Amino acid sequence: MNTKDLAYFSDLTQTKNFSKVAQDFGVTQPTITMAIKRLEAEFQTKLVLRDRTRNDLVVTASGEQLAVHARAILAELDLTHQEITHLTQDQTVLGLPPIIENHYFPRVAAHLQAQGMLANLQTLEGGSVWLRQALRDGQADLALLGSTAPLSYKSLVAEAFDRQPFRIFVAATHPLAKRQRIYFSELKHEKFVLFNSSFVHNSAFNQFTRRNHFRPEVVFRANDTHVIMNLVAQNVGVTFLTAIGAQHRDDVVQLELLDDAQPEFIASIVYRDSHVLTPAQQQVLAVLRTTLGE
Amino acid sequence: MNTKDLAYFSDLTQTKNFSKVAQDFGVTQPTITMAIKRLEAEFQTKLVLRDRTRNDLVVTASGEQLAVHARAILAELDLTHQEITHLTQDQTVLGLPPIIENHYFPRVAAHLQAQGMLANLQTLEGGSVWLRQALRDGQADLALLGSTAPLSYKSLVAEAFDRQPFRIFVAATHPLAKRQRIYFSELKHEKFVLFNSSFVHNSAFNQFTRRNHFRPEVVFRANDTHVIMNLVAQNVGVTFLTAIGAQHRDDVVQLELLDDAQPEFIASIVYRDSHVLTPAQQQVLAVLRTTLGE
DNA sequence: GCCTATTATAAATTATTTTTATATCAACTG
DNA sequence: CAGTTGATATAAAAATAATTTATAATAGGC
Repeated sequence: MNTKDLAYFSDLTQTKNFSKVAQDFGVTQPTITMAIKRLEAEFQTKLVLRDRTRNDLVVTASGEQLAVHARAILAELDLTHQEITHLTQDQTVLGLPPIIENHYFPRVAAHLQAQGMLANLQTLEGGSVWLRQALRDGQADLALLGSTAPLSYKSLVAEAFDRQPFRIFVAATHPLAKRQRIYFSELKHEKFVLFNSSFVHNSAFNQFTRRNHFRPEVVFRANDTHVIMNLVAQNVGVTFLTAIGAQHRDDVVQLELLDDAQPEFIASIVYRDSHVLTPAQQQVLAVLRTTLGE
Repeated sequence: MNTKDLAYFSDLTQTKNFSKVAQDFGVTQPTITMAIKRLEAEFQTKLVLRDRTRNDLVVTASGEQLAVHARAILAELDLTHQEITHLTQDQTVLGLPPIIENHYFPRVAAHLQAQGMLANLQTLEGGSVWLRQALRDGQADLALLGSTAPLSYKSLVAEAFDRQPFRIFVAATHPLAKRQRIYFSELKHEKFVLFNSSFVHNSAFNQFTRRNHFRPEVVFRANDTHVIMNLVAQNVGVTFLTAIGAQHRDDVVQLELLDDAQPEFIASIVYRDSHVLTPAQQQVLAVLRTTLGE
């Protein structure tokens, strides 16, 4: 069976239009007709019904089933291409969320450079949630990810190497700045400046708000710690970060949270379980483990 | 890309012999040569090295990587075929471990019959561990499985519907028969008759033995409760089952376990997450839920 | 009733895969 | 060391399969 047919079919279930699919793939319309016929013969079932009355195309139950698997197969093929490309180029793509990149990566980079392995390393930046997907679909080979619960994902292997508590940061001029420790509930009427939602900070933050039964006012979301800290310094709002996420600055004060059973920021090394790591990638992994492992 | 090539290649990585692969698929040898060439062109890499010196074939790193994905893709295709066949025949295959079949299934069957849905139901028997795999690779559509921890499997969805404590069963003539409750540690010197290892009872039993630091003497393993109970009645050994797993008989006595934090037998309805259930299968699922749900 | 949008069909063309026949290559054999 | 053997490669021919071209069919809209 040709995977092209699966691609045609997958597209068809979405566009519901043979001619459109043909256009999408740069082939003529009968090609699609034939492809669907081949699949219907292969699986001995009708996949789509042409409802000419309402000018609509209905995907049968079998069709839906095939579409689910067709997409899985095409994704797997894509992943295979990406992985083999990295393999042959001996390139390792390491996914790094900015906080981890700032705090943990310098140490790792020093070791890698000492072993002359930094040249074949490419970094890919993004929030932990986004990187998890990038790892799944082959854009990255390894990643250092943050999470609030020990990671255990379908098709990914995770090794936790550090845990950090979350903290509150307020401007030095803020009324709470004199306090060293507070309860999250005391922040009910504060304005917040936060990371955008592809960061794990969000899920931890949401756990706090859910437990304390209030909807905080979020005045701004950013992708960058510096931006956030500048806004905090200017009293635009307070923020919620790990201790390691923030540089030391005079105009911002760090407060410990006193709540029970707080979510923690767990840092893990993550990679796909189906991925055969190259010697170079294994070396990078070994450096990550020894450098971060303690 | 043709999936046939992936099948040829997957076989080649195992047999490491082009001619043998050709034989396996009933084609001529150059067909395999060409197929591998096509894949090497598609992925722009060498997949195998012909080491003529030691008359051996070496699979490259890229080749290993491709093999992993090739097998995943072929398995997915197989699954697709099986699922669509069940779909079109409106057949539902329900996996049932014997204990669950005896205890919970009669109730379910009555309801299904009342709705005229028993005819399209086929059952597949086996231990929970084996059935889990059968469910994954499409031999079954739904299953009622036993487990000792709430089920959460890659690619499967599980809904727990009952919990049962494990019990010890001894012959009425056994010295412990007068007791109603015992600690597992008191069984240190007993002989055991148990289910074979594809049943969850084993993992629960192992938890007990690990916690109590002794290796029990297992004198016999069987697949059938009746066989086990007959042996227990004749004092060949004692056994470890759920209360629901055993019929009432005069010659065997049930003992409660007093240990803290015991593993429980958790019964769950399980199905694949990628599986689009047919109306008939959804009906079966609905009956399972309502019948077992309380 | 004619026009339009959409899918189907059939024959011709093109592309791809497989076979047939033969070559190459290295190890083994007497 | 020539000849044999087991394994894979190559090239041309044959067989299959996919795609295009051209056209038909169908149903709804105007």
